Amino acid sequence: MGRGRVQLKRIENTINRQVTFSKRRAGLLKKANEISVMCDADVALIIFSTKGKVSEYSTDSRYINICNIYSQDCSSIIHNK
Amino acid sequence: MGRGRVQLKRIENTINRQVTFSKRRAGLLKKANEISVMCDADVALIIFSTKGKVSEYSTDSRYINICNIYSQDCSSIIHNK
DNA sequence: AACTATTTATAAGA
DNA sequence: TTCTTATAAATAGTT
Repeated sequence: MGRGRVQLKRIENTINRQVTFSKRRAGLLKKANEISVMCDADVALIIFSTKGKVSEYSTDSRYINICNIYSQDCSSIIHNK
Repeated sequence: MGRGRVQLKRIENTINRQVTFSKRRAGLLKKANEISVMCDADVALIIFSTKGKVSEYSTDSRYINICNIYSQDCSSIIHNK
């Protein structure tokens, strides 16, 4: 997608990495919503940036509490890295 | 993407819905892996089909236990629907 | 942040 | 259901 093939490796340039992260995060959240609506599926998606900022998507409001617990656990994992 | 525009609504035909689910689940898991590798992000993705079958993706093996707990909680939510 | 050339995902068909 | 193909959608590089 785009003006070059995707290389499945870490983007070393910080600016490029952050820009790509923003674009792809939006794409991932969109597709998570699409599959849940179109295919009647339940989806939970949690994305942490390198700095630990969270993006969440969930199809069911009852998942949100679990998501929050999950996020806290994951944050502590990230902080211990 | 493909030979028609995407309609953001439930696909009523069961066969078509299952086929689309399989294709899009694969796409979502691929993109979750890409953003995690390329952007050095932590990602957790849990997808339930209508029948409750789980697909998981996670960037960190330490998330797996949490993922399993999460899945059990979500399964019980689904069963109570 | 917008734009566009191109790649990638995928809807429909075989 | 697996493979193919036309086309929509995502996005990498650019401005």
